[in-house]
Amino acid sequence: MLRNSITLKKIAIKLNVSISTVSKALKDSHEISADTREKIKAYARINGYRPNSIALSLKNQKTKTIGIIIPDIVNDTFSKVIEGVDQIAKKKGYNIMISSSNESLEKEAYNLKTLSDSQTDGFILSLSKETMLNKNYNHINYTIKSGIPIVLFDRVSDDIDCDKVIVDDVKGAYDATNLLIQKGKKNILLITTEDHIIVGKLRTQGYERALKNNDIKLDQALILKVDGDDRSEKFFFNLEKLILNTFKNNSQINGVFAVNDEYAGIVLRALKKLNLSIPQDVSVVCFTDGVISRFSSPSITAVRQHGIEIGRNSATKLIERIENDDNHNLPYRVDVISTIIIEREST
Amino acid sequence: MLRNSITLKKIAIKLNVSISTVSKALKDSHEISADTREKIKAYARINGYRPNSIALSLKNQKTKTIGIIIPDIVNDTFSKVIEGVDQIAKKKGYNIMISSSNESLEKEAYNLKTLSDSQTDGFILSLSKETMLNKNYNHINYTIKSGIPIVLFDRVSDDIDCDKVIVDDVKGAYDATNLLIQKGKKNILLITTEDHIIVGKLRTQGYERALKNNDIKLDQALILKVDGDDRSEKFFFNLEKLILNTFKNNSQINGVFAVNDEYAGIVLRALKKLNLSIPQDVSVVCFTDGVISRFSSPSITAVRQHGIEIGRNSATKLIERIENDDNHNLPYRVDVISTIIIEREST
DNA sequence: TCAAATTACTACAACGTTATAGTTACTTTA
DNA sequence: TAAAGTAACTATAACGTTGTAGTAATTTGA
Repeated sequence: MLRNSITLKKIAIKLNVSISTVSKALKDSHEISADTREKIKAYARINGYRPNSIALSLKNQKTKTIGIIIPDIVNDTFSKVIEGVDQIAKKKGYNIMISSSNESLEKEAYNLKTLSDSQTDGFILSLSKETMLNKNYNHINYTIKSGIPIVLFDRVSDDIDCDKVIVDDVKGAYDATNLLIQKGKKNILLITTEDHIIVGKLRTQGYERALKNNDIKLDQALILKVDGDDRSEKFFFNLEKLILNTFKNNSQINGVFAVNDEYAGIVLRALKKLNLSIPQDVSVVCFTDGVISRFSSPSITAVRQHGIEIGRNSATKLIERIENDDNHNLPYRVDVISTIIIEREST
Repeated sequence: MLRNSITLKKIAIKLNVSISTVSKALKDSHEISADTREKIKAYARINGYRPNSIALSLKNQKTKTIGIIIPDIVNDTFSKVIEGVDQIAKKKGYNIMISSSNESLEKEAYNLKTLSDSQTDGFILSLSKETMLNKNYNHINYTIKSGIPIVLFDRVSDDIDCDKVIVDDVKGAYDATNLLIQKGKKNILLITTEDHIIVGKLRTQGYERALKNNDIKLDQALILKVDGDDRSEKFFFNLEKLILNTFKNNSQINGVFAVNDEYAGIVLRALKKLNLSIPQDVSVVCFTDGVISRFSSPSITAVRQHGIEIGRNSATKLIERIENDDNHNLPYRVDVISTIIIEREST
């Protein structure tokens, strides 16, 4: 906070006019004579007057700030969403406040509460795993009901009535699986999370649907459901062993679809140990087009979610609702950001 | 903003007391009788009264908000710093505002200006490439002089007088290069950026120092200086070709030190094409312990910068200065966060 | 020539909060 | 029994802004 910042009052005293006069002059009001106007504007310019936005927020009951609450900050996909929100926010004169829920329901609710205390005009939020697991959406529904708009993205819920921006996980997974099948790989290993992680569940559905549409029998032995919450070194070490074993017991596998790029990275490691060549022996596709997909060897064909677009779309929607005076009459919209497959060396 | 939010005034009217009474009762002032106090507190509790933080900010001339301005949001290292800042900020009751400078001087200055308009009590900032290139720090020095504390991290400058949190890039690079030498790899290819990117320059110095200390002659042919600003697909494709060529012309190379994990990822790709095995034929080490280092095959030995610690340290320093009434008398401190080497399969 | 209109300002309230300075009414104290 | 003290409140100003309403002084019009 500028200690020696200049205010309307200080200008008024200095120039021997009233505060109102200064305020109006700076707004080019015709109520103020050209002479006075110029004098005031010149003084303000020279002294670097900038309106105090806290005072404006209090007066206007608008903070021009939007809050983002995400489960994890250190995450490529979420970072891209923030980037997208930042782009739109900047353009529309909004600032963004960030807070991480750390996949915890309690922290998510706490952040929502504290940031709601007149600090933000609205929220962009992706549900924490714990929130989804407990299906406890009271904090969110309460916030919406009290008049603060929320846009949910990616991890959403049908039990919350609000604007949403989602990725068509089923279709993305379907396309990815289908690509493998088109390349002649019909024995496809799926590496996914347990069902309580909704995106894992949906991507599994896409996989299953692709097999069905191509008359390929579903083989439960080729579906590895792992603990989606664990991202420790040990977990990935065990995952590698699990993959190795699966390949040993199912030598017919010639394709792998992983629901995220971390799992795909581990797959590559396992395949290397098995001396299987990619994509000749086994083709690999994954969801999430992040740095792992781009920089691994071979680079991995991936389903790109357009995180930046998700962020831009969410921000646009939110700001529209914030600035629409009777936003309660605006029907809630759900936008599906379509995915595309970025083909790389692994297929 | 809560439309129907409850204020002291509303409580006062409802309970037929003055606003002052309500304010004092909620603060457990002994000036208010136990009876009235309880009545007011009960009413406030039931109606979910929460003080309006904008009004408090205006009154106290403190926003309890810190601004983070970073060159790039979608970046593992910066994300970790944000995470660290978030941890400390939450603990001390601060919120964080985020803005990306996109490596642009103009945007950096703009963000600093708008967020300074009474929205933030202080800043945590890492210089954009353009800012460093132009050596234009007016916006930053101006902000500091006007009383808003700034903590610089990672990309800092001697021309700015403020608290700083840095990584010992020279030592990290020295250690990394030294590790290769200890493993018997004395012909080490360095992949670095041009000198105007300070961290690239410092890491190059560490490489050179390690060679010198081990009486290894510096071979300019083994130093690739690439355009650190370019991160396009095409650039990395060309980088791969450049690396391939360098290996063809310098068959003695048996170690590689890359100043970031992206370059290291490309190195792995090139080595694979050359049919060189890692770490037997060539060992690889890089700066930046991100997802690429962890998930590539083989996993890459990396210099970990402790981004979270950088964030925690910066936030602690900043908040200390914000809350210290005469922070001008506090001498500026520079903390060096030491790096460690995470050994993996590539060495 | 005097009411009406216009010009160029100022005063005030409000946004929500808190600290300081009153103001009652009642209770001590000498 | 009157001065002093205390308990339990209320009023006011201030943080920085803006919009509405008000007020002089001057100019216009018939």
